[in-house]
Amino acid sequence: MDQVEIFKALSNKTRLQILTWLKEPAENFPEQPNADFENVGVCVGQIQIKAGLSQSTISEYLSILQRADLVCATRVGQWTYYKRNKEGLEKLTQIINSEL
Amino acid sequence: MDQVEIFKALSNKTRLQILTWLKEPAENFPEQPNADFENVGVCVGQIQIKAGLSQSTISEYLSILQRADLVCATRVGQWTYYKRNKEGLEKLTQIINSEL
DNA sequence: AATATATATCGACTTTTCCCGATATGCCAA
DNA sequence: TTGGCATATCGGGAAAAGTCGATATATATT
Repeated sequence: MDQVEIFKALSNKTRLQILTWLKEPAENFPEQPNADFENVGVCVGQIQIKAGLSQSTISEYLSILQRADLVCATRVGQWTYYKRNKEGLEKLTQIINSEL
Repeated sequence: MDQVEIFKALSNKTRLQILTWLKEPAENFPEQPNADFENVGVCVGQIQIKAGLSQSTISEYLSILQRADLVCATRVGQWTYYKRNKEGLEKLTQIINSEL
């Protein structure tokens, strides 16, 4: 993954917020009946409601974050759950500390 | 400084390169007769030559990086020298580690 | 004061990003 | 197998970023 793409993914207010929300799912989203926040994350619909942007925009934003290895997705039935990608975020810290 | 602006400043190939060059000025720029890399940094002209973009573009890029607290500038005579802003970069690492 | 040099700012044009509504796809239930 | 959700993808219009050349400003030299 290109470093520039990682920073581009982070250079949008809504996408940054999504990442902060996903750091503390239980504080930021209502209970999910069928899925555990820790295991699979939060479904697109909940993120969309919280962000207040259109469904298509949020779907796109999540895939931008995913391409940058900042979140990871799990499909369960008709839902896609997104959660923080710990490894990707650690790698980002390393890039900043070692290259910039 | 808004977090988004920091990431925007970093989401450009040339600006990222400038930061990596400024991490090791002696490896990336020719000797400067009148100024010490460690003290004041590298002058705009040298950065411009290395980047291969126009003078106006590089001047603008450096001020974007400065507004994001990623570099700091020192005017000495007719030259402006830019160097890495260690504190700003450390703050960025902290933001990522504590909020994302 | 006039000139030369380094950097900053301005105006313009092109490319990219933001964000939407409409539509397609995948999955489940009746 | 048809209908109903959840999500993804597509096409587009508006706003922002990328980049340039021209010009302005600041400083130094003569």
